[in-house]
Amino acid sequence: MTTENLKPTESELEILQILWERGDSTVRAVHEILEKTKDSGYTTTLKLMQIMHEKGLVDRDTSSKTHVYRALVNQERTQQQLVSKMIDNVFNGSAARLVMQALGNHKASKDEIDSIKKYLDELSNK
Amino acid sequence: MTTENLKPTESELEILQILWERGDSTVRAVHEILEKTKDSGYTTTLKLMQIMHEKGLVDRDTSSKTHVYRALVNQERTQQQLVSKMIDNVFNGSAARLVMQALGNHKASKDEIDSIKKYLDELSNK
DNA sequence: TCAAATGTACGAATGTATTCGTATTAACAA
DNA sequence: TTGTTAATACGAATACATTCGTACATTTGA
Repeated sequence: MTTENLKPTESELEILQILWERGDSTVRAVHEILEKTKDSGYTTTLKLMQIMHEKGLVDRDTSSKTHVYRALVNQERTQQQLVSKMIDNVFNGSAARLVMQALGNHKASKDEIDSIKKYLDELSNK
Repeated sequence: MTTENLKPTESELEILQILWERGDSTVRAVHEILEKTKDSGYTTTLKLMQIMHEKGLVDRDTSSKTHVYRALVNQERTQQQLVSKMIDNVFNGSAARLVMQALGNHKASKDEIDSIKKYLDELSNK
């Protein structure tokens, strides 16, 4: 059993996002990215990442003074969790409705739509 | 401008869900549904709905002793908001990725998949 | 070498969501 | 009429997330 009942908070998700994209990162590196869109201080980011460590969302290498953090939770699994929850919570269990809202709203590009169609065909042919 | 910047909390969403499905409802009615899946008390539900009223998420008819609540925020718009946020927050802005996660995960039925395809075709032909 | 810069640890303040207890009021039935 | 039941109002406790200040340790470069 992988210990992944852990629902990341909003802020934690932002940080995970960065770790997933960039790979293992220092607090400083994460903070510099967050700074672009938020205006909280460095120690706030630090504290958050420490809390994430306590919760088991991330691990860290403390062998040198400047610690290096890495995501312990899997991106896809976390996305699954959150999407599932939203389907139940917001769309009464209908994945199809969520999909249509997502597309109707967000103006997916033609390429995106094509790749979704391809994906759907694969789903059908099983 | 419709005053709808209001992000409902988790609990508030559960209640909105019920109001959207059932239509206007008393606290008692809402609570009896919530009880099936949660174990918080009646006054908790009451308080939540009062707060939602303060926030402008619901309106209520207080002409008789037992008040009747109705959702003030639009279901579709609220869904849009939440989906948009999730796309940005969790899927780095890619609606397509969310869609695939949603489908891969939730085992949509053949009918659902077909209706999604139809929807996509309409989107393409514009 | 040693002071400035950079890092971590951590307590504490603040904010917001959730929960419940209790007081009070209104409806209703015996 | 009157007491039991069902409702609202609301303060307050609790929980959790976010934020920051400050103390302390390590690194580094002049």
